[in-house]
Amino acid sequence: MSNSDKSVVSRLRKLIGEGAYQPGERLGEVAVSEQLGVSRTPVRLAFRTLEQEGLLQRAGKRGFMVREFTEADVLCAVEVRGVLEGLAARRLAEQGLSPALDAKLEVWIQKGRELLAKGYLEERDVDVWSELNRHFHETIVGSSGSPVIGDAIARNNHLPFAAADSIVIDSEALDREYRKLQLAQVQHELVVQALRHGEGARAEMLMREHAFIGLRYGELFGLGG
Amino acid sequence: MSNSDKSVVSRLRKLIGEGAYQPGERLGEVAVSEQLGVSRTPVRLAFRTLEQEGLLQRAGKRGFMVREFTEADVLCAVEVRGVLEGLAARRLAEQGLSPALDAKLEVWIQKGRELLAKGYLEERDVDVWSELNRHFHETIVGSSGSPVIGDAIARNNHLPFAAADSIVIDSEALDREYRKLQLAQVQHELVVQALRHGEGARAEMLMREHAFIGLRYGELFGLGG
DNA sequence: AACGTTATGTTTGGATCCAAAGTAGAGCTT
DNA sequence: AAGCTCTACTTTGGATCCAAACATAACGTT
Repeated sequence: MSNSDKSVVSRLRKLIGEGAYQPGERLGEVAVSEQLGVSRTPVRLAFRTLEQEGLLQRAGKRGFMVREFTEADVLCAVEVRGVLEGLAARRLAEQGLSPALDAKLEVWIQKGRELLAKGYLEERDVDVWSELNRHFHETIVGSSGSPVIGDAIARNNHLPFAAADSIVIDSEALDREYRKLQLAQVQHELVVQALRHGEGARAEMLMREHAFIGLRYGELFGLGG
Repeated sequence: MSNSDKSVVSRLRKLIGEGAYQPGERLGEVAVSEQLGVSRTPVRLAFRTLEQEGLLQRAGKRGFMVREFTEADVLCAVEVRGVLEGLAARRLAEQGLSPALDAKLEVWIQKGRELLAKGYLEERDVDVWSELNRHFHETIVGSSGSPVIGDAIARNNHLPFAAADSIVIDSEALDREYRKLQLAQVQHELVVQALRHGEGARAEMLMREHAFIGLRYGELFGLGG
């Protein structure tokens, strides 16, 4: 995939994620190509990719439309990530944690501890957490013995609200986010503990529950969602 | 997607599934287009779709190659389908089975009973089972309240060995397959039973186990795999 | 006046052309 | 002889052209 081609896909992905197009809106190839300043060809290619990612949908026989997502879809996507990451964790626990992998996980656990040690959250900490969180999840998923689980998760994560690093949204209320991250850190540590003891079922369930943190834990701290 | 476009994707999917190309083999756009008797354009479009489906992989900076799957990948893909269908079943049990849905499931259960009632399997029964099995699974997955789970399963099923209807392979040994389908039928009935009683965890685990039937149950009947 | 048919315009799909990037091979230099 | 460089060829990506399908609107007929 050339630079431009990739950039058309990701630019469109970004535009859709930002809500630049109305859900259900039909996307014409010419309109989009003019908007992005390229010819129809890369747009046609991008549409096929985005269709597979689930962001676009066939609009009858005539082109594509922006897919709309309901509340239920969001919940489902998070649950899907939960069960898939849970599966990865269980397999990892069952096959046993190699010393190298153990050390690798410990790194991200340790970074999390350090980040939260000072007792509060700064603006720039958000990115640091997002990064270490991504690494933690990728390490577990990537070590499950086959790329198949990771691929399934990656495809699910194309739904913008489903990805694991969409936890922190509200950088205005850093004190509430701090408590959320504290809980996430505990969950990370418990997962590693379970993995070390070969507790497959426990690792799976912890990982599943962990998926909900970006979704329902707000209620715990007096938030809306 | 036009007829030809769709047909290029599915024709390629079929060719790859049949092993017409070696795993790891690079696919040139011109070579494939000549082989299929179309121009490069539909092939380029199809490659993007097949890449997202996981059948093709980027080969460095130069085009695509046929993805190769290991034993572990096959196992993983089956497990992925298991946890996803398990998730769908659990959600269904938790939200309660509507009378209409109950009746719909009963239809496929009944058809399964009828098929197996005569005590043995004929050649043509295989397709009948495949059909009712597909309907049964689709009904459960499609009723989980959001298309997200179904999409994830559909994407996973693009790996030819992962789909639920790849159960019956050996139409030479119909007596052994009969016993397998008998077991599958029991599992279907147990799933419906659990759904009716709102037993989410049980429905989930039954569905998960059911996924393995095409994979590991052969050993029970003195087969290889 | 309503329905059906036709004609025009819009949009997508397929083919081809051109440019750019990459690879391999040959020739030259050290 | 080995390594580097330059060149020629292969292959992909982007743009454009043409045809086919679909939708819409207008016109004619009943």
